[in-house]
Amino acid sequence: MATSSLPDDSTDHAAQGTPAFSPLYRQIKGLLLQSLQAGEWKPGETIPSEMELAARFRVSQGTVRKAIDELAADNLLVRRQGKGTFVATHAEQHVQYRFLKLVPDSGANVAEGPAQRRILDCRRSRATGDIARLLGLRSGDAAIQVRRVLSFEGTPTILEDLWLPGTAFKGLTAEQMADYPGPTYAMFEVEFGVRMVRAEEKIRAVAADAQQAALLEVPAGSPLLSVERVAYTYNGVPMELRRGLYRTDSRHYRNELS
Amino acid sequence: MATSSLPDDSTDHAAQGTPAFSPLYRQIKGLLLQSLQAGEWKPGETIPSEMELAARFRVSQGTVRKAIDELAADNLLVRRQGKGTFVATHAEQHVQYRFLKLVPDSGANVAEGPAQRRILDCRRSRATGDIARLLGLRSGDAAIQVRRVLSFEGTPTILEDLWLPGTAFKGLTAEQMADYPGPTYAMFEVEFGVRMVRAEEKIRAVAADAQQAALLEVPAGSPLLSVERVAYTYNGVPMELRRGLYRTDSRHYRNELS
DNA sequence: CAGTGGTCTAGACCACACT
DNA sequence: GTGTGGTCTAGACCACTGC
Repeated sequence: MATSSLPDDSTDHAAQGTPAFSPLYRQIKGLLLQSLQAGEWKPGETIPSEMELAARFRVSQGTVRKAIDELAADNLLVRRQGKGTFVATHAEQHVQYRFLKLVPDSGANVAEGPAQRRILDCRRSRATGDIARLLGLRSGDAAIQVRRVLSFEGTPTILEDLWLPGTAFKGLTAEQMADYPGPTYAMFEVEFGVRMVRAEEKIRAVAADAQQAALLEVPAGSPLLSVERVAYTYNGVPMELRRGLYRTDSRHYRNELS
Repeated sequence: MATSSLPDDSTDHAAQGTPAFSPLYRQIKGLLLQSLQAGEWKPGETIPSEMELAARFRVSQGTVRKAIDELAADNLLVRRQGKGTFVATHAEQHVQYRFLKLVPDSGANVAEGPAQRRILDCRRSRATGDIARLLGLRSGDAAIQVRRVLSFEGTPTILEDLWLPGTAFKGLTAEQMADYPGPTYAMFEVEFGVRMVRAEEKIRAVAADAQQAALLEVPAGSPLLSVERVAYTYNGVPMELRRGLYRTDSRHYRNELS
């Protein structure tokens, strides 16, 4: 196949261009990525079978297989034997919150159950300084700002501020944020077609100021975990900035190293 | 090959036993794991070529390849095209500290440079309660306890306590801890043949007590990141417990989610 | 049963590193 | 050049799902 359906200028596929050499399966991966990005297959749906894709791209099944393997390793696709390959989604994934690493101290390594969300604020604003930079916007561009408190089992546990690019999330309301049954990122998929694929977090210990302390129902000055997250869609485009403060008196941030 | 060199009882390989069905390449992976564990190939050395291993196990190259792929994905092996496949090591890995996620706030996403180590204490002791449990020891078993401060660019940044099982680390001295040029985990490989393969961390925000504050040169009550780590060798055997307190005033714990 | 992903093989050829 | 890992192919067969 090489590129599109033009006749190859080289003897065959592989080593197709000038630059760093990209194996066939990576090119296929790129094409699949484009289709995902373009919404040809939506979160939760199946993509065509390996055979169909092999025929479409004029490569062997093994080559599309390797491309799909990488996309599955990146958590963009989910393979299910006998059923097909599915576009990953933040909904209906047996882990409630894929990006939330806060877990109860006791009990299994099991993730957190559903939280109660209390929206303190949800308004249009303008991105400035750091926020614009981290979201890949220009200073002054439209943004949406949300402040909320998440409670687990009745205990206010997370206070967080979200910033979203205004164009992609035009029309987001406090009601949507509060009432959607399921993870916020699932709502973003359904309502705005924005799928979060990857995120980076910077974690620090900070002391609660008076307002934060009140909202989280802890003494002022209490140590809190500060978690700053930038979440990205396809192609490394930043789509959300979150600054969270986590109570860690009966929960902890769990991380695996290897 | 199926199992050992006995004649197969089934028509061919695959579907070899009663239980959950383990594909051939996973059995090969298990055999490679055993060899690694037994020290047949030491950290930093190459393992035999894919062809040799294929011959040894009587399978095709593709099958050992898939086994090696998984071990490489687990960071137990490192493949280098044209050169061979190497046993991963904490030494001479271009990342100084593979398990330390603390990075400077400014500058690249680059990891931390070498730290100055100040050993405050290093003594034989006995594991009790939580420590015994987390290390897989019985209460009262021999253990080694170390307390140290790590400084970066002259700033004391990490105060940590280490507990090690006494049998595996018999003879560890404060001098070894202080003077080994390179990561502590590299020293463990060289001096004790213990290779850390995986770790789990529990992270919290805490307030510094008077002693901790003095050692880290911060005001008492300052928020610090508490990082409790259990590190494992092959086969999920716990080999180290670490309780660290990190200053995060000019550094942060960096994490990637996907 | 047919259709999907999963495993295994054998052989050809490519890219990289050393000598 | 030789040897290593890396890619690609084609075909056979296995395991799981659902009709």
